[in-house]
Amino acid sequence: MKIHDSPLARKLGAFVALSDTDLGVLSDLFVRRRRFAPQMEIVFEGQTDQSAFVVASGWVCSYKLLATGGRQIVDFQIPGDFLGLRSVLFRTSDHNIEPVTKVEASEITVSDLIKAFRDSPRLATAMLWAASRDEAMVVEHLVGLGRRDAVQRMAHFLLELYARLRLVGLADRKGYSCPLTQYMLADTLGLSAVHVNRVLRQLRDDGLCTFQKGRVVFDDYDGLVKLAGFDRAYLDHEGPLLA
Amino acid sequence: MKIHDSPLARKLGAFVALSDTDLGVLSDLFVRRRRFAPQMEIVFEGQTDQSAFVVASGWVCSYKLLATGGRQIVDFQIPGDFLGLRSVLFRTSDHNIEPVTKVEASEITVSDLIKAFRDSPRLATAMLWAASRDEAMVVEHLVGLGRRDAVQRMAHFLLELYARLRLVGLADRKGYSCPLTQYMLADTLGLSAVHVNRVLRQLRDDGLCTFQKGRVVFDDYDGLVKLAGFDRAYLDHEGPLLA
DNA sequence: GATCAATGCTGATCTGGATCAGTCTAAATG
DNA sequence: CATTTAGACTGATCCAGATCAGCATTGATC
Repeated sequence: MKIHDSPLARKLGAFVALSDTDLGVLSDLFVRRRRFAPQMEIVFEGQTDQSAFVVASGWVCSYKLLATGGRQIVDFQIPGDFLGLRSVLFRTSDHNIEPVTKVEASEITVSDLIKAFRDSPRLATAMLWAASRDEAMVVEHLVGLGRRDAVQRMAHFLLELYARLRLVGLADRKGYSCPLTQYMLADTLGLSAVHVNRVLRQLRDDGLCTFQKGRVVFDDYDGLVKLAGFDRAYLDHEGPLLA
Repeated sequence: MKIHDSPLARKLGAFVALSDTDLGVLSDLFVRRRRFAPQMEIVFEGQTDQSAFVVASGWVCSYKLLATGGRQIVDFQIPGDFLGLRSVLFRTSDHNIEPVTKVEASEITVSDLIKAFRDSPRLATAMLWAASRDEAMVVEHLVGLGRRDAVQRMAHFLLELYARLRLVGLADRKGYSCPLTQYMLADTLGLSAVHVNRVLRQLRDDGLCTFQKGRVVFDDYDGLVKLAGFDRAYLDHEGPLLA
């Protein structure tokens, strides 16, 4: 796959118009490709040559475990998203990262990243923008857990995923395919798996959206947006914000 | 107040041992001091000369409002914390920032900050560490909203505040003074104000912790830590991590 | 010093979502 | 091909926390 068609280039290109030079710098970033199987924990701790990754294909999730046995999924990473970038720059990351599906990811070293930032300011801008969007999504997630009911939470989550996937060309007009189980949705939305099932049925019965057999289809996109109180602005846009 | 005694210097010094030179660079950062009255929204939007602040005294909160009228407080900023740093570096910030009490804050321009990073790598490291801790706290907040019950949430929140305040010298062995109303606690913890009141009473009756008349006192610190499932590691430490 | 707005506090009632205890199906495994 | 196992799905019951409807106290404002 040419760099122009990579999920990361598509995503960054949506924020900032990138020249061939910028794309060249971007493509030089990727050292080597690695594969991860589902549930095979991606652990950075203790590694001396810590490095970050960009997801090329597959889905990843980051979560925290509680002493009481519960699990809270903080975020998912889809193609074009960075993996463990923060864990490298800083030393935090007491949270776990594990693949949801088979995952291919390109390794990036911090020094290469810094070099790329120097060589292509536009690339740097685009990446900061992307990071800022990720940040905003975590906050939005927090707001949902605190102040939205189960149905709104689910609706918002499915819409957000849609916007993200469309940005990297992994969704069509009608919807997208989604490898998440109802248990994962539960641990994401702070619900029980049982209730997730009921919420999905309700959305289906109300003719808003159908999530079955690994595929999410929007039956009434506008209705769903309204129900979720979804802010289209921060994810919906066509053409680069910075030309 | 000398820079050595400022909350920010105390906080950063807890992460990285700073020389007098580092502290000098730090003190040069502050352009001018500004005051904000409670509920007088601190808005950065539309300003051409956007700048960030460091809180010198007082408490600030950042929150999001929902279409349905609800409010979710994302985080509080206490002395030594950055204000609107992200809103300046990127252009996000659809969330609101407003003082809880009277606030004094020192202005910082982005260019000065970048200069300081160049002049003092140790300072840069300390600031990234601090930023990383803030990041971790938001994630911890998210986890709490998703997977902890009301009492654990409250206990965790009060303990986290304690650790933060102690770091900047605003808490003593027994507890700290806290200007937050029960309504604010409710909007932070995703609860109703009524339930916040009951949870506080329960903590008091159980001999764990007393929050009355603007003061939080720990009656059984270890018991509270255990109840909250509080991870002392990421906030509790004495002496710089990086000497 | 009367009034009013915030804030703390309380009992009674209601409900969204958890929990328990399953069934059903399809895909993986021996 | 029989048997696990993971995941989707369901009904019955329970409970944590919301909501409603107040009262009490304090401090600010006229």
